[in-house]
Formats: sequence, C-alpha cells, structure tokens
Amino acid sequence: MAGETHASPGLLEARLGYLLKHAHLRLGEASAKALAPFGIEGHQLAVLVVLADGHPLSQLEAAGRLGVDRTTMVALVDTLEDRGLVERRRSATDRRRNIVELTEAGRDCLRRAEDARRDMERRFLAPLGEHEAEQFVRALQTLVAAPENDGE
Amino acid sequence: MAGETHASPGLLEARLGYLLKHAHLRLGEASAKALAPFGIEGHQLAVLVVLADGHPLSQLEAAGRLGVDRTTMVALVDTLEDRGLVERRRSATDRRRNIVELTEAGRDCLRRAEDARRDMERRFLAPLGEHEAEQFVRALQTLVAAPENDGE
DNA sequence: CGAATATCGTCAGCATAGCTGACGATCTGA
DNA sequence: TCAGATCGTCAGCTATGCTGACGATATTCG
Repeated sequence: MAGETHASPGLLEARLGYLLKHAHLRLGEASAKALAPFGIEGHQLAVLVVLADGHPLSQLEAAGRLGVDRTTMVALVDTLEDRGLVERRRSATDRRRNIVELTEAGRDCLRRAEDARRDMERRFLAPLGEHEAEQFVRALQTLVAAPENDGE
Repeated sequence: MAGETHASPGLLEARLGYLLKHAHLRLGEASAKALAPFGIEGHQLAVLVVLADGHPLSQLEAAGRLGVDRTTMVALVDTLEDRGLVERRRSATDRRRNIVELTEAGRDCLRRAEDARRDMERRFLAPLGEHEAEQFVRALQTLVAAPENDGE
C-alpha cells in the first residue's frame, strides 16, 4: 500500500465500508505471509478445503461451493495441479466433467496449511480477547447469512 | 455475481477471509443501491466527507486521509468535478497544489448521501440487534487499529 | 436411431481497479 | 541561481474476474 499516512481523524473509521475493506486487506496480508511457506494462496487453500470434504467434486461443483466462476476455477486448479496437490480425472459416468481429487501431497499440504491459517486467524483476532473474538465471528456469520443483505 | 449456488455446507463460513470478503461484497451492493439516486459511489462519498471536514485540502492530503494513491485521486476528483460537486483551485501559497473544495451542490449532496448511507448501514447491521451491532463495529475498529495487524 | 438442445471445461478477449514511472510546473534551500 | 524535492497528470502495466465462443459430451424426444 502506498500513501498510507493515516492522518485520519476518525472520520473514516466510523464507516463500515472502510472498516470491512481494511480488515479484509490486513487479513489478506497476514494470510499471504502465513501461507507463503506452502507455496499457495488463501484462495487455493479454500479449494483444497472443499475438495477434501466428502466425495470427489467436479470443477463446477467446487466452483459453486466457493462462489467463484467456473472460468476462474480453471486457473485455480491449474496452479494446484502444477504444484502436484490435486489431479484432474475425467468422470467415468459423465465424461464432460473433470473430477478433481487431492493427491497425497495435497492432503498433507492441506493439513499443515490449515494449521497455519488457524494460527494466523487466532493472532489476527487476538486484540479482541477470546470472548469478543467469538462474538465477532458469529456476528459476521449472521450478517453474511442474513437474507436482508442478500443483494435482492 | 455468477455461479452463486451457495450449496456450501458451512465449511467456508468458518473462514475469516471468506466472511470478511462476502460481508464487504454485500455491503458494497447495498451501498451502491443506496447511493445510486445521488449519482455517486461510496468511494466518492468518502472523498466528500474528508473534504467537508475542517479546512480545505489538497488532492494529496485528501488522498492520504483516504489511504489511496494520489494517481487514483485524480480520477475521483475528475468525476466529482464533472458532477459539479467539487471545484479545483490552484493554491495561492503553493501553486503546485490543487485545493479541492466542495461546492454548494456538493455540500447538499454530501448531507443527503450521508443520511442515505447511515440508513443503509443501520439496515445492514439490523440482523445483529442494536447492542451486538455496536460491539461489532467496535471490534472492527480495534482490529483495523491494532498494530499487530499492521502489515509489518 | 437421430437431431435438437443443454452442460462442462477451456480459452481468448474485455472490463475494472489500482499501481508504477515519467513528465512539466513549481517550490525550497544552499 | 541552481540542484533537488513535491504535486498533479497521464500513459501504460498488472491483477482479477467476467463474457462469449468453442469442442466434446449428455440428454431429451420424436
């Protein structure tokens, strides 16, 4: 970030948009730092997470769970495949689908990266204290799940 | 947003990154909708806010307060000037500076748009209840202000 | 069976946002 | 006066994610 002089007199800190944006930004930085040793980014770790959950998924199904476009998923899986963390395999029952599965290396990376991410989040929330941190996460979940905020 | 099927089984809702990103997204949508009648966006409203606070600012000073690059500020001020909400004026004491000032229309727009934004934020936070909403905002302020999260 | 229609993965190209680097005009300090 | 810094501007780059089109495959229905 560039001109970050932060002479702000509290005018902007009262704005929800500013707060959410900067909280997200800072978490992103912390996340990148925590995940760097594993050679993946937060987005890609999320892919590993949904792939590890239950039965194998096609690219489209995985994209749906992540809320990303299927065209975006292509590059995501490309990267993970290059790193040897997942494998594409044509579905036997519907040969249009690419089933994406974790490799052994992928499962290992997932385990360790998830540990690192959890630590990172804990550190990030530490200034709140344990109880408030929990409430904060629950509040976020409520807001994101709220139909009122569901973009019509 | 495209493939938004949201079949997510709660796996991602536990991730801070996912939550912050989507909270920010949804607030952005609500904000765009609330501000549409005024012909400005959240970013530009924020510019009006810092300009209205105290003595006139140069573009660079305003950029600093917003935490954006000075090159980004150019387009922001361009738009506001086109709308007749602000005026550029060469500083008499330092002719390198563009002093940016609100016009009468700008002050009026600011007042009404800020009202709309406050209403929008109130509605956005409504699912939390009043007390929790307050705590939530305070928690966000704490996290953003925390030096631990200050990107080294 | 066979033709029309839909789905999935892929890719090229577009849009947006914000940044870097360079430039002219201007200010500052020696 | 002159070297170096500062401000606003612009062109161009990068990153991100989308749209639209395509080939391969599935499905539906006559």
